[in-house]
Amino acid sequence: MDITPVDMVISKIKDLISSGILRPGDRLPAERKMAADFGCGRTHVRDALHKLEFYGIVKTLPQSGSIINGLDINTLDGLISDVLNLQDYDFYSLVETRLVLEVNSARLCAERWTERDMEAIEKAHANYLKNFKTPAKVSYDFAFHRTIAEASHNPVFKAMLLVVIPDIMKVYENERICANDMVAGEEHYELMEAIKKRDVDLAGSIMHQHLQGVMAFAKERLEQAV
Amino acid sequence: MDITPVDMVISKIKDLISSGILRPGDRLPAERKMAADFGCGRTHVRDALHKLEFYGIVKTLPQSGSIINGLDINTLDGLISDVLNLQDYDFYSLVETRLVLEVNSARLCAERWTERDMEAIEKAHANYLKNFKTPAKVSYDFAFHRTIAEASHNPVFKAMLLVVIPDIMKVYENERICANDMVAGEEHYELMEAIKKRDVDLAGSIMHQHLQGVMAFAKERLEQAV
DNA sequence: CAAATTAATTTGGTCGACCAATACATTTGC
DNA sequence: GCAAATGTATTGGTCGACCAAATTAATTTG
Repeated sequence: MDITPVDMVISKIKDLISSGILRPGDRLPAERKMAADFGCGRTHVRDALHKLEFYGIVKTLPQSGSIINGLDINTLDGLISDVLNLQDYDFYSLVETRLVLEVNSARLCAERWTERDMEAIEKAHANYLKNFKTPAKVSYDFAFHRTIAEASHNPVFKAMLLVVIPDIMKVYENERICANDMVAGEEHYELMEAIKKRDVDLAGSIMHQHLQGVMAFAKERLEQAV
Repeated sequence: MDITPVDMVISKIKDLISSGILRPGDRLPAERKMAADFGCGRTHVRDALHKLEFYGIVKTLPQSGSIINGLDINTLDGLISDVLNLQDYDFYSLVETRLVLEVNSARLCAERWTERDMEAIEKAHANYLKNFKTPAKVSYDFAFHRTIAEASHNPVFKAMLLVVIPDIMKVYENERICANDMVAGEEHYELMEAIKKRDVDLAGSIMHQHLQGVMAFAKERLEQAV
């Protein structure tokens, strides 16, 4: 177990809420006070508050303190637990999420792409073909998918994909997966054509098909792990 | 424009990468050096590194420096831009993403729920009914959805929903939306029943229907804004 | 007595100093 | 000549001190 000071602070704050000492809407104790109470420097308290603020759990007002957002207690409790355990994303869940995000990203892309987008997509595809024998192939594969996410014109989708994909790639690199790149190239091309024709459903289903390989691998890996 | 010191640092780091001075895989300059170069304290540099590390852009090794993850340059560039603009998620994109996440979350939930999950869902629903006249109704609505995400047994889905939903709720509270809570309660019940029957498609489509109100509101708001 | 003003205190924001662990250069022993 | 040991410099980790803004208390004033 490797509990960081920041998670320790978050955990203590969670306790304050769970035990009813603090209620949603309340102001947290001052940073200095918490640092003293929890036996650490203010830095760790501030880092913890930053993390909690990112997830919308608290809101820090300059010179005025941090207040707990007005969610109900159970929700807050669960939310904070999630923040604590954030690291342990299992690979299968990551891939499962990627599938959903990418399929919908492809559908939106087919619906919304502009000329500029299409140029970028074609360029990314050409780059992939040109480099699919080099060690950097994975990057170019990733870049192609990223271009599509970009053309979906939904920044939230894109951001989430960009959070998920690097984690997936890491596993790929560590375990030296060698996907059949020729097939991937073919599928990329078909996907691109479907998007170009603005065929929303087709684009979605090709993307779905395209990611079945990864899904299968993830499923297999999940069963082995147990 | 209200550029924070942290974003300034991230922007400078982005420049270092875009300009080719730093390449993926390289080590960043020491925190002290960057602080001096960028004309700020180490605190801001460290905060920036934390943010970049959270998104998997850099990896900080104790006493050894921060290295840039080995993605390709274009991807990195885009990623960092996203981190910078993370606030300006437009409401419509948030809702659009929520729809996709929730529909799939409901489907997975219908497939995977355990007895413990179902108890939690029923309890959350009862709580919602009991409080749907109180000011905290939105929280209980949120809590219900969160329970379903929990029961999807996909932590990534859940985490992403938890990032998106608070932002959406914020708009709701600011603009004092008063959804027709009776209808929402009805839909929650139907959704719950579909999940209980393990009817994956039905659960998904009810959730889809359930969120059409928010979608319509977001669309309307989008058109007004322009 | 109440409202407005001012002074004191508390707050988060920022910074540089100190610490221990690491990496590197030098020396030492064979 | 080479390898191991040692000492030095550099690194991120942690902390407490100082700053300005915001809040609160005290004071003044009509």
